[in-house]
Amino acid sequence: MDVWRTVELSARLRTAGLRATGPRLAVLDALIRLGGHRRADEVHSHLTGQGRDLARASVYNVLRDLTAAELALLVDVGSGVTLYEVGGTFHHHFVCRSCGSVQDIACAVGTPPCLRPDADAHPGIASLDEARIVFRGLCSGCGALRGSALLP
Amino acid sequence: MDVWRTVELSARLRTAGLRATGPRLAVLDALIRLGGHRRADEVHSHLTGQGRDLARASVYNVLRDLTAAELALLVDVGSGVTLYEVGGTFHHHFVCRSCGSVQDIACAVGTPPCLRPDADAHPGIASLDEARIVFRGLCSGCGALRGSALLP
DNA sequence: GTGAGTGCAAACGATTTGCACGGTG
DNA sequence: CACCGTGCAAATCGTTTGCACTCAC
Repeated sequence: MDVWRTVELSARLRTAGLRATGPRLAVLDALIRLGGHRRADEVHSHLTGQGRDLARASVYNVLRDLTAAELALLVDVGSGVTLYEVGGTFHHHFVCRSCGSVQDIACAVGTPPCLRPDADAHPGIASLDEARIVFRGLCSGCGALRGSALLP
Repeated sequence: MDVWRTVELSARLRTAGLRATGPRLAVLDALIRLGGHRRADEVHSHLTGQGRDLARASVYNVLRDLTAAELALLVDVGSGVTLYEVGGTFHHHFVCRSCGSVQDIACAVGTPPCLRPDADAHPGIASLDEARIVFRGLCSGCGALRGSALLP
């Protein structure tokens, strides 16, 4: 990894209150390089594939720490696996019913008024700070296949 | 279980295209009686607690079948466990950040226009048929505790 | 009677944890 | 140099699967 990149990523880690260690730099770098939504072991095999030798458990632990420090974002679309992405702007997700691929969906900041539950109707809720939305449907790739009768 | 209830639940199963077997009746009955959002092993221990002796694997299989037949609804709020509830009206969910409890949130049918992603902005999406929303915040119980400084 | 459903145990994959060591601040 | 973070392996947890048997239809 580039020296300047190391410096920059180290700074990011320290700013977030985390020590800049080898595995953390490696995982953060991998997350950024890979882009999109990645599983823990995807990150792990990417790194081992690069010659970097680190324990799978460390990848899990590092990802947990990065998430807690808000340097990474945890994405759970209900597929049974936890995905991670580099923390950036807040957005929602689209999951293809057919192939399971995940796409980001831009969204307005905050919870749209038309969505915010009526407080009076839900006395069981004291405060509400987030709405995660997962859309489901067909991605363009699978839609095309289905259209051409290659899929049921 | 009441004879009439057995008859009624059996009918529900057959209407959905499923054979009315003992385990299926038991699980469906338990789901209805327990109410709310339940984990597979919660259903299992409820039944074994009642003297009903069935395999844990069967509960999982039955729940999968009930879900496929739309007699039950699968709820995944990103906690790592899969919850089930008796299928009724479509709704969203609220998860307490503190205690993890889940509440139903009534919602308008379909995807509100303010939420529907702009097709032009997302060429990767062919079609979209569902939006699952998970709200996060504090439930009234935990909110009260926090207010009284019993929690950080 | 026939095939769908079940029970059981064992496999499974993702994730976490305990403990001794090594590196960072 | 004190402690946080790591590596390793093993444990854990929820869930699925293979196979023989049984029961609903």
